[in-house]
Amino acid sequence: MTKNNAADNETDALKIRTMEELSTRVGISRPTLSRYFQDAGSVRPSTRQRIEAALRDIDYVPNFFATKMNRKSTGLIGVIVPHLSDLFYTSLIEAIETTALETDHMVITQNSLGDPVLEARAIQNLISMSADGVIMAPIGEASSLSAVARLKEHLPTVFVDSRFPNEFQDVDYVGTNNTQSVSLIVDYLCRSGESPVFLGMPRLNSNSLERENAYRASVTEHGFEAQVIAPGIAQSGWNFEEYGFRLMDEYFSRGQYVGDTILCANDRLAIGAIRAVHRHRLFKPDAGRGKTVRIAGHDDHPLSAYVYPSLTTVAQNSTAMARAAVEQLVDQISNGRRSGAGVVRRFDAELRLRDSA
Amino acid sequence: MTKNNAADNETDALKIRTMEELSTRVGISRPTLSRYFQDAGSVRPSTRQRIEAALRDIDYVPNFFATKMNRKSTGLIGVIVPHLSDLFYTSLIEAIETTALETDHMVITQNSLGDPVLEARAIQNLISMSADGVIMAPIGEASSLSAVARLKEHLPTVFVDSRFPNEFQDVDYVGTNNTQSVSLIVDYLCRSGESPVFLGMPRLNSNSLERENAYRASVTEHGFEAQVIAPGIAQSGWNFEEYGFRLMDEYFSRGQYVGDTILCANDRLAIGAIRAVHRHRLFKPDAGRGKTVRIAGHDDHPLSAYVYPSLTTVAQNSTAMARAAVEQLVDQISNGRRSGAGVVRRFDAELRLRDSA
DNA sequence: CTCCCATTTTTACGCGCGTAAACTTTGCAT
DNA sequence: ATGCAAAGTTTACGCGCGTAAAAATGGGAG
Repeated sequence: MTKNNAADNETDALKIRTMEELSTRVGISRPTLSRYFQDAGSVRPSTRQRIEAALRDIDYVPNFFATKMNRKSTGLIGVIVPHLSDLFYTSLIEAIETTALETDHMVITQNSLGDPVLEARAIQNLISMSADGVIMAPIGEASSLSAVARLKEHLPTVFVDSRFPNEFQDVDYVGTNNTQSVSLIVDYLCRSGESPVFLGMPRLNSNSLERENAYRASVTEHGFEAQVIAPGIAQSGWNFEEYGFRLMDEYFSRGQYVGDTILCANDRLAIGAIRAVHRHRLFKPDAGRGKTVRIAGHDDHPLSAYVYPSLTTVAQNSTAMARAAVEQLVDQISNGRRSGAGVVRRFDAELRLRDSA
Repeated sequence: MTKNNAADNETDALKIRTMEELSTRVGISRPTLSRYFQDAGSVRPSTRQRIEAALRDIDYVPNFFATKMNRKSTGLIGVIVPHLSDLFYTSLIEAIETTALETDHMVITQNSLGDPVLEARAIQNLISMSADGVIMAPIGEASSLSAVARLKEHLPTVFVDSRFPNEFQDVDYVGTNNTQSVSLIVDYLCRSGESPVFLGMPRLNSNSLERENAYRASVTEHGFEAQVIAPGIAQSGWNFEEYGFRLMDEYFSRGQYVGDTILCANDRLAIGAIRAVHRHRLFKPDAGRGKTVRIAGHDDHPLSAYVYPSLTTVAQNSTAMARAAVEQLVDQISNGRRSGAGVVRRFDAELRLRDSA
């Protein structure tokens, strides 16, 4: 097709485009071929060998659309994330893909780019593809409500990482146990030094408020006063590093805060905060307790171990979350939609003690 | 469908599932509806209004598979990447998605997870979907050859970021001008201090050797001797940070190298190398020329500006590369496949001077 | 009001394969 | 050999929509 077509013809003597052609070519009826392509083990071993022998020099693939057309299950799992340029989401996606591989599903990833309009379009696409189910990390804006409502009417849906605070309580949710994860790190910080100040993330999703509240509760329980820097500013975008740097730069400009401990709502904020720490020369690696600023994060971002100082944080179990999300989907698919409250599965985080606190 | 179905029925009086049903419901023939959904501007304004008015409370979406079935163009662009947990690839994907949005294409992203078997499956999927074209960042292993050969026989293909060194010279390629980018940073490093030692990346793709060769040529041209640490070890996986840390940790253990300059083949290696620098306490922020280790990278990874010290590097123009890749695809689609050598478009990189060198 | 062109409607077929039903062949135990 | 269940073949229909062709309708220019 590209160069001389004489060379091409030596192997693929005749171009097989449809299963019908394959049928006459191999000498096996189309229904049998159909069964073979859906489950190679469902045909007799001898005929399977005949088919596979022929397939070795035929170059035929069943048409994707035609195979999904007249079928109850498409074997497709949709995944919607707000961004790809965040290693937490990509970790989640890869874990979902790995899980889906085992259950023989294909995953269709849709990136909403933080835009509710594109999120709605992504939902539209997945509905029109009759996906078996959708795992969605919602942006969390109010303008998404109607689109998400349509989604859950049409397809089995599971929220992951984040959910809507008041709506869709009937939709399954898989996420981190923020109460546990935050109190875990607050406990550690309180015991090992000053009680932490909290750098909140923008109010982009449910984690923002949940973690902030968890901080308040935990630090109060330890007998300290909650102190929150930038309580979830609304419009701030997804550039967390820049956001964390900017706010902490201002913060440090207002005083010395030499012995402060800062707990960041996520690692990307912490990475930005660390940059501010260095700019104000507040990190003293060899100083004792109370002599250097301490930073802690949340999530265990893949690069947290490589920043300087390496980031003390709590690790979200994204593999378990991905697996659970797929499980909930499979459960909805096989057992049908339940009515009433959705299943909520929250996973505990683990402490990752490193050098920053 | 979830709760009481009395509430559901008030808006969607009758569930419209097919265009046929929509047709009788709205009172407009199916062929006209078909034209509307393919191009809303192709019907008379008055009928368009009638359709859209009806659509406001109907909740109908044309079936994805049926619409792609009997059509010359599917409007699908496939993207295959070796990994999602690398912000360079995700930047590229998001740029491609943004570009595709303008040309009204939908992008199907396939992650090969660094596995040639999965890469072959991804190719299979895209062929079976009759994608209009495929943008592929190949893993680069020999076992991929036959699958890629099939791909380029079936669909317009463009390699991006990396290509095969000896095969598929007839396939379009969009990448960074490694000769320019590397000599740019080598020039700077030579002029501002010691000539750089080179930390090569594993031989996972064509960039590995290209950048190493570019380093050798450039540093020799400056009258220095090329010195390469770990010349592209073959089997090493994609965990570049760990790889960079491990090798530089060993390297620094063998001596002091106080005034050394290390140029890393990419930023992720550099981030690992910086960790090794800190472990050996070789970074002295206030030391003068020749008194502290200097590190430089390549790519301008999104986090390069946030590590400490912030990473001096050269920025790949991933936006331009994404746009060019789509352009080449569109060109192949509309003008047909050309024979002979593929179009090669390489983009220059820009220096990003920061604190690490 | 008439004529004409642009839209729309009717009618019909096809895309490639899933799948059901009835029949025929195969393989293996008795 | 005989019998029977498993597997394969024939036949036929349907999925939801693209699309072509011919006929019917509409609206604006004259």
